[in-house]
Amino acid sequence: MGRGKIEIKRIENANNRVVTFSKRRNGLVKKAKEITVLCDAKVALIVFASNGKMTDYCCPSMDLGAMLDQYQKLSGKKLWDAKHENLSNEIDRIKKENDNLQLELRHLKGEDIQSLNLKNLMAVEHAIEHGLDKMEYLMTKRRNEKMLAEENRQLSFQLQQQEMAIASNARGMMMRDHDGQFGYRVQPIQPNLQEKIMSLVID
Amino acid sequence: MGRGKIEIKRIENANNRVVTFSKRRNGLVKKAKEITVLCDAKVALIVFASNGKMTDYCCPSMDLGAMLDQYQKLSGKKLWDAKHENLSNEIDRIKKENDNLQLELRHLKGEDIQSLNLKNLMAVEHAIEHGLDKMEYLMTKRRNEKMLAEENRQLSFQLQQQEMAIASNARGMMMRDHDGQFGYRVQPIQPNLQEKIMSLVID
DNA sequence: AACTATTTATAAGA
DNA sequence: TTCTTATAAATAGTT
Repeated sequence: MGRGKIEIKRIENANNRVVTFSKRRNGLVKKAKEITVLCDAKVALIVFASNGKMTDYCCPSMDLGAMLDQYQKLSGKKLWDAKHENLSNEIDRIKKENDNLQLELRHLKGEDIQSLNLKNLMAVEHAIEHGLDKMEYLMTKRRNEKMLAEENRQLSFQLQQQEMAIASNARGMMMRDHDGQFGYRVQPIQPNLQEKIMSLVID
Repeated sequence: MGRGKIEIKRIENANNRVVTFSKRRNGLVKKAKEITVLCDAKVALIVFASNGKMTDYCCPSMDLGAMLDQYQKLSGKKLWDAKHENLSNEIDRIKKENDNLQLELRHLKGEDIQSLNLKNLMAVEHAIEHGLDKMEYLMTKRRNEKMLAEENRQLSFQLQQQEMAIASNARGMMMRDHDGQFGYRVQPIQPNLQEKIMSLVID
């Protein structure tokens, strides 16, 4: 349909190709619209020019998403179902993991344990007892740290008191012993308490 | 283009409509193929007849999935991305829940408890102790059930022995007392043992 | 982007 | 559906 007949093969002249594309693309969209109206048809059309520019048409009675859903149903081909399936599988996997965690948690809390056999029951009990030990240990350690801190505070206070006493002594006499050391020395209060506590603080 | 000019509006005659659909659909696909070849274009075309039957064409150089990916990029419209997003959100939600469960589990097992404050630490400890109680209770109960079953077995055995003794007695004498009862009665062995155990079995 | 000679598509009829 | 054919519509090459 034109001044001359053409073969249906790639148009080598780039300019002609672009012009022809433009004309035929318009024709194609027009015909798509016409069949939609004339025949109650549903049509979806996507066209990319070789330069990447896109044109699309979709009948007004159905959106492209719905068209493609239908396409997948009727053709059996998968467009996004494959991706969907992956995500769905992932969800199932995590949910299952979740259920297992929930159950384990319930077991540790002593719930739903009727179904456990002796071996599993003892394993859970062992886990619980071990947890309890660790917990007691931590709490004891924290108590001791608190005591240590308090002890520290007291020692610091006493040290300060002694230093003040020395200072006031020195102001009065400025006396030194033969090797230049102060005559007074600071002695720890309850010198073996820290030692006893420290054995608990190692972790 | 035909014997007469037609208006572009729905063809009321159903037969004509179907025939015209068939002709024009072929024409549309043909033109889609032609523009593909002539102009290096990429074309995807889906047509549904009013009876639901589907026809599709996709250029050989790109599959429909790729065409639609490109469509989404260039148009900004979402076809399946919305559905994907929902699923992804669901996954994130469950993963977070999972993490919480994992952490709670670790806490009950006495792991990662450094970060807990005293209040939480005590709550976890309480949960553990409660779980331990339930567990001990269940194990005791099962032990008792086992004992009961054993006791039962013994009682049944003894009962059988007595019945056999009675039977052999009766065979020898066929003696009855004045109100028609057998002279021998079955007495339970250790009659108060079951009572003692049963108090543990109620749950 | 128009024009127009020609090809192509197709409406109506069989 | 398919074939036929008169006619409408599309478009290739030109301006």
